[in-house]
Amino acid sequence: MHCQHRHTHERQELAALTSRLRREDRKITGPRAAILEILRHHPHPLTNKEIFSELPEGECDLATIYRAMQMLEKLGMVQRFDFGDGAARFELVGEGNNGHHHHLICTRCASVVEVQKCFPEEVEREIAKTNGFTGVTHRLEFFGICPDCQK
Amino acid sequence: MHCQHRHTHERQELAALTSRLRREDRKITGPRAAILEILRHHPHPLTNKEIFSELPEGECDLATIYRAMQMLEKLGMVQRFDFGDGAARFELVGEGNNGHHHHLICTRCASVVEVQKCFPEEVEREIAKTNGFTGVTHRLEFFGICPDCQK
DNA sequence: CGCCTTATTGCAAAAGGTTTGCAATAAGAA
DNA sequence: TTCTTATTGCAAACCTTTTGCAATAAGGCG
Repeated sequence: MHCQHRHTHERQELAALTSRLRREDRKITGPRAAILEILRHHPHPLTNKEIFSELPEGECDLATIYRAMQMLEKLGMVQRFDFGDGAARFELVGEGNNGHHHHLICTRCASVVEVQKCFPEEVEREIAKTNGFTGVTHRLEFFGICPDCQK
Repeated sequence: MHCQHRHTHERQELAALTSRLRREDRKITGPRAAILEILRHHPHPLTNKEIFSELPEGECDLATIYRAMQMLEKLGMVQRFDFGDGAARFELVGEGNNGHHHHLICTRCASVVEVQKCFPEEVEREIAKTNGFTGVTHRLEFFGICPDCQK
């Protein structure tokens, strides 16, 4: 059930996030709340450094962000992405969602579009079976030149 | 000892590689020949450090390998892969081949199987078109537990 | 064959991104 | 409020990769 105004909606989401932490016996600290706030307001995967620079001056140490993201990833609250530029990126994952999806990234300006298409399940199953692997997933990202950069 | 047939075959391949370098006005140096030898004998993507440790003691500096791989990649003689563990991997590419393919990697023991299946072209084209991107490619790797590690 | 030019190398330092040890701090429980 | 213990900040360490620079050696030319 969604509420009418945006503010309330956001509040609920943060509450949902913190309660999820509490459920896992994690403390709700200033830095963690601030990080979750940033993530909630950003629809795209963010690097730790990007999160850091969004944070108010001195709000939290970079190392703390690294530790927080590791924990959030372990709890499944955040999904890690790798755009191949050497920096991990993270996106908040809704509860009961595994966060699996892909992106289309501009190789000129680094803009990012979310992609809903996925690798065909039956082909993946076939690959797993052929090679005797179990628990097979994949990492998939698309790269190209965005409309703006074509001009 | 290897049979003569195979030996000849290997020699030819190395000659093909060096002639390709020569064609591009690159010098055939000791380190480069040694690196190509290593790559030729390894069917799987290797990290620079792995190449380095395959090399006879003092044969070549790590920095030289990094520079060589950059050059070989630019010439299209080598294909870069990213298994998400923070180290780039490289595989030799046959001439007239773009080297595009994927892998299935065991998350326990890191063993690697080459995968010939690829993301469906028409879906990729659709993704490109929908978002107005041009020159779209993808990076795709599969992860799971290999037969040995299931035991 | 030996010289010359210039690409290439080795070495050491630097540049990212990420992790970690440790003492100080602060959340949450009692 | 006090107590316990997870969490933080800070600085140092780690890893992969890049880079500056002087020394070296490939390949072209005479």
